[in-house]
Amino acid sequence: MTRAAKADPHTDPDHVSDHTLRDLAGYNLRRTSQIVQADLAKTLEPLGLRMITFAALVLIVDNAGVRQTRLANALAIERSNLVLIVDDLEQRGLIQRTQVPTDRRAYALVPTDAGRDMYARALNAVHAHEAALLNNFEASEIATLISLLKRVEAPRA
Amino acid sequence: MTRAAKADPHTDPDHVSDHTLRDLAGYNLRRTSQIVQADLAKTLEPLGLRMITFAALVLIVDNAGVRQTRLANALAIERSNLVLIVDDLEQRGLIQRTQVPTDRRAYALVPTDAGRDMYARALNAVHAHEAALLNNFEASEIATLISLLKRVEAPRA
DNA sequence: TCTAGATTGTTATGATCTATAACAGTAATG
DNA sequence: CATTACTGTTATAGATCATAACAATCTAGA
Repeated sequence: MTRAAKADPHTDPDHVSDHTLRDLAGYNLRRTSQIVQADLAKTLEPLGLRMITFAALVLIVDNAGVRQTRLANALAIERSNLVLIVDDLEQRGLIQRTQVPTDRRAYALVPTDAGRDMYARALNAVHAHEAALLNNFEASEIATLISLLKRVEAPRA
Repeated sequence: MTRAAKADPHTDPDHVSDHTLRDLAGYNLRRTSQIVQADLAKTLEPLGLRMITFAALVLIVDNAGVRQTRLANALAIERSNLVLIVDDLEQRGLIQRTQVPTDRRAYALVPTDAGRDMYARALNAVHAHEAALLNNFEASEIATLISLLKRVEAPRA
């Protein structure tokens, strides 16, 4: 960095003002989400998990026997895109596709012991990540943030 | 819909519990952001604008003469990816690439009258969209949400 | 029961988005 | 003046996502 950045935006002629965008909830949501997702991806990378793969594993452990279509709905992704995610989890021995006696089309997804182990480790890593990310937040503020986010999403659920 | 959805998740054997994920700020951020962005895209589509193109136009109108590198930084995207966005805005007559007398490498991006017009229309549409999206929120709650989002993002700025 | 329609998982595919590397032209620095 | 850095650009590859189509299977109505 050869050219020093000026500290005060009011005296810096090169400063780009984005107040119009920053007054929009949608823009702040986008920017904040991008940063947090990128950060979270780095947290899960050492475990060999992507964000969506982690989420799928969590739901399979918490809902042993769930089918792929319902899992895709819960994750808000397309069935077709879930296939490779489940393939990945299965090939790594974290879950199994087991047959459903009453419906030969469907698979019941169940975690293996290794899957439950990975679940615990990944969740610890993510919790630690969130604690670091939100270290200047009160617990009540985090609760407020999550609550507000859910309320934005809720009417469309 | 041939199979009726049960109302109470506690009595619905097919319900997928996602409470573990829903306790994570990052997951709620991701889900909420996805929904809002998709919705916002629909709002801007009739104007022929994508979310990122809209954001670029706003910054160019609010910062007439800004250069592409600074604009890319402000938008948190790569310079190379901004090129096509600026191309699009220019080809539609909303902005102009004008020469910078003191630096023949750089372009100063300035809005045209049509660009300022589009800015006003698009901003109205987005404001209306946000009002509808957040119609069950108090103004103070929206302010709180935006403030919390900025604070999550801030330490990394 | 039989048949038409719906559902499940899957594959293939195209659109979009993003990051990276490399380049020519130009500016800044010592 | 020579080296280094910066600007906009192009090309490219990876990731993400939605859509369409398919075979196998189930469901529901005649």
